[in-house]
Amino acid sequence: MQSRSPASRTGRPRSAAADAAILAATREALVDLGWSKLTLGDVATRAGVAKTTLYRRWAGKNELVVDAVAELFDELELPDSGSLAADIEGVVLQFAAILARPEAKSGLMAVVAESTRDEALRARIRESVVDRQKRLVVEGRARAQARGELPPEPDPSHPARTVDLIFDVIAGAVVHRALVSAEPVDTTWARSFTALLIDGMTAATTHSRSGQVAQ
Amino acid sequence: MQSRSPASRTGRPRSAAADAAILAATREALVDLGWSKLTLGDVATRAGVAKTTLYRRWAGKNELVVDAVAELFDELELPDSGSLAADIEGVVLQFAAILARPEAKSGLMAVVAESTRDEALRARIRESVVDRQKRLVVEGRARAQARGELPPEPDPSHPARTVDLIFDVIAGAVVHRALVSAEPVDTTWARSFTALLIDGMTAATTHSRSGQVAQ
DNA sequence: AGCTTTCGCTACGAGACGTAGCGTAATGCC
DNA sequence: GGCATTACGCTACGTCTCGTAGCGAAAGCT
Repeated sequence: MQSRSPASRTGRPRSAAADAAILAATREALVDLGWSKLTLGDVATRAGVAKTTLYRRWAGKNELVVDAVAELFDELELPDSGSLAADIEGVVLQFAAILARPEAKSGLMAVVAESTRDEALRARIRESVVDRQKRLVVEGRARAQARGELPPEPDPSHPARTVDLIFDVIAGAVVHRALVSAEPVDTTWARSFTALLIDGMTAATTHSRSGQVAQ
Repeated sequence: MQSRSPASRTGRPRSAAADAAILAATREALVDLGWSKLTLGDVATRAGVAKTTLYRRWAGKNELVVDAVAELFDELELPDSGSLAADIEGVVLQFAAILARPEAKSGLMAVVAESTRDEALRARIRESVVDRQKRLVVEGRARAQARGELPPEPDPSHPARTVDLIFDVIAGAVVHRALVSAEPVDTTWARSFTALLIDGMTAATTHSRSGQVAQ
């Protein structure tokens, strides 16, 4: 949502139902029309609100779709399956399942593309999509460390570095496989990828290989 | 380019200079305006051709931008640096350098987004961008195998599986780091990522076929 | 020459954009 | 209850881009 003025205590309040209807209509339109052919007028009609109402709440198509898509990724959960491998595999498959939905893939990449020229939009994406899901990496990592599957803290000076790296690798690989290569992210692929990732994480921290292994 | 009718041997030939001018103008417009505000009329003006000429050669904005962006990625080369780690690191940095250019990041993600609803467009992207660069993985892998850094053939039944996996991981991670996380792909990051990837590749192949690491 | 295809130019209807203006509806405050 | 304030629905508008059609001229081939 946009910054609802906090001092706004008087006057008619904004309809929360309208917000939900608009976001749902946006996702519906993404399925039917895709990003490029999606028009705000059409979304307004689907939601049963006036076009002007839409413009009063969102600055434009970009912001609207970010909010509509962001809700999809809140479904993600870290399944406590007892092992790091199973945890990662589970998240990868969940993530892929969301990306398989047309409203997600059609909208997400488009706003990411737009965000390359719009700093505010990119911040919005990071806040409402990316950083929210980074918790999965942090939590899965903590669990693995508690189980002894990963060493406690490989680099105390930059604890966030490793998390960011892992996140970019997981999210990047799944997105690339699903949307660019356009091949299925099935159990077979998820297992291969998970094996690769875990071996990379453990080996890099256990045995000191050729020279300095950056972390 | 589009399918130039092969039986077209008579009549005035198409100007090759116009093709180059149009593609250059497209990249220029991507820098100045970005994907969403780029119009074909503007590109035509910049290229010094009529708008109708543009429509005679490309079906629309999507196809035009794919061709304009594809040329950028042909610069990629595999630096024979003597070690697998250095090879990967070099390619990652080259790839990141291209992605840092506004005409690349603004255009590439947009056409990928569009390709989620356009099968023909996705095929075009794969042909002219993705699959062309997959050679880097194949070649780097062969070199590493010749050096003994990687075992000969981990999975003879599906030789392309591993290459595809590696490619998705590399390309996906770099793109995600550069465009979504929007943090620099510098030497530090490239080195961390390379270490993670190599350890994952070597370990994954060793304990699947009980050989020892060539080290 | 004659034939064929491309090119530049102009013009056009269609559709989406984003905004303005108006009257009405829903709340909080006195 | 009445009043101020804000949100809402609706209509209408100028502006822009789209993609195409039609024309005459240019540039190649045989």
